[in-house]
Amino acid sequence: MHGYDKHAFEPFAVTVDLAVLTLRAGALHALLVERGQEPYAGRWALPGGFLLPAESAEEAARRELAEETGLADVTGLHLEQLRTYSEPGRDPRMRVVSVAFAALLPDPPEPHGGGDAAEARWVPYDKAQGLAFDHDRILADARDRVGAKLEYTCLATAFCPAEFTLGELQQVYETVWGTALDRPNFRRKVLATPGFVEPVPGAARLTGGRGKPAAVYRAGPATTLHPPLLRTPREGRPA
Amino acid sequence: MHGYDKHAFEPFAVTVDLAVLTLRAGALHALLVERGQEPYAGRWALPGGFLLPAESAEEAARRELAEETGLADVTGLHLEQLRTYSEPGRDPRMRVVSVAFAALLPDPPEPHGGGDAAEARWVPYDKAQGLAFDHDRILADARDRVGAKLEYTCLATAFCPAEFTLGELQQVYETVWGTALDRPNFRRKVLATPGFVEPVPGAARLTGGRGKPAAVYRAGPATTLHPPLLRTPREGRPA
DNA sequence: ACAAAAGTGTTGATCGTACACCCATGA
DNA sequence: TCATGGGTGTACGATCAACACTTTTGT
Repeated sequence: MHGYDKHAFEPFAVTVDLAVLTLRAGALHALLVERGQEPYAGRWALPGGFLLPAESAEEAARRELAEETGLADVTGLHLEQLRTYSEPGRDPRMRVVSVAFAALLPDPPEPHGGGDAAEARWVPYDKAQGLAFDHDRILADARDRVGAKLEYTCLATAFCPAEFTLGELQQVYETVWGTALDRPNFRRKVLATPGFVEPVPGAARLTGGRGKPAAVYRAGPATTLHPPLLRTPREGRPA
Repeated sequence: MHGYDKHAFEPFAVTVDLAVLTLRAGALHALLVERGQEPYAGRWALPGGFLLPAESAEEAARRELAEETGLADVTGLHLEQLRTYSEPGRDPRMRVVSVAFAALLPDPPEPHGGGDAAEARWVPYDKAQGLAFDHDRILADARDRVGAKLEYTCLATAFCPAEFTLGELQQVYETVWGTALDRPNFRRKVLATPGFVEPVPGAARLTGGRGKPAAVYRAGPATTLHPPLLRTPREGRPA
């Protein structure tokens, strides 16, 4: 128990894996990289990499995120630790313990395939299967977690740009959950939650080319939703 | 990213830390061990230890749990991964990445201080402060997580023995949340959730020495609570 | 004028809370 | 028979889902 005999423990490699999620064209997408080396050469995988000696897993995740997306400033982005995957056989070559994160982006830039990755690309969530290692499972866990957290936290704004309309916010819910929501009721629930969104005075934006311009909102200071916005089994077309 | 140059990564020690929680005499308790070596010799800490070469973090956690509690069978106990703590300075001697778990026990046995720990003891949650390393924070995170999961999962039964009364189940909520609940309404909510609890036919038990014998229930197959059992700010004596 | 998208109003059903009340047991 | 804890009934208020309706823009 925390003894310090240098030989009492096995050295492990520690990595971070990132499930980078965003919404493009009304569908959930994940950022994938094509592996250049064995094992799994040519297969798609989640971006990630080794921890550097002086950084925490959170810092490593943010560094990798910046490298993979090419974003200059990733400080504001939502980064959430999912869980740690440590099964002995998860990497065929050596013992690797991986701390997995979910990252949520608005309005994604084209990834610039830098770093060691052969190529990086946004892939629709439904087509992101057959990934290397246990990344299928990590990605599924990320989606489950994000879907659940939409219910009782203000996480949805992390998928939106700094200023957004309530219609755009509703599309986040509809896309991630795959259900349709009633617009009047959604609006009331969101506005009834103090600190979820704040109006941007005087601003208005046309969303679909036609129709009444929508009021513009910013994310508010609240982090939790009371009462929660529950997923109801009302089937509907997913946006 | 997942390159295999053996020198491209820094070796880390990987440990598990356990926040073992239980209810004794109407109060939340945590299992703590007294450290025998530097650093933090003589201080109290969460039980834990290094991963063995061939086991996952979950397996290591269950092994440590069995060692510390002296329980013969820990297979049925609820073990939940909290998060991973990886800040570079969290251990003064070396780089240690620790996967933290919360474990929930019913009816705790006296710990038998085995293993490397000088002594192991159940400590009331409110008095468990000044722990070694960042264990104060891990323990607080464990309590927060458990309290939150009581709202929307069937986790409460993990604090109860195999057969329990609804009054005992209600005490779990009241103790962890520190609020009083309305008994008739609690009963209805629990019974209205399919699969939360199942009646044990014909069984009844006296709880307080006096009063009507209570019907006995078992944990059901359900894992999530729909609708959730929300914490209301109705102040009341904490059981 | 029409379509499309935002926003408001209203109503009936459901749910939750608070509380009164009855039941079974030990002292 | 009283205290104690288990269990049932009920009524009022809050909340929510559903849908009708108005407003503002582009074509």
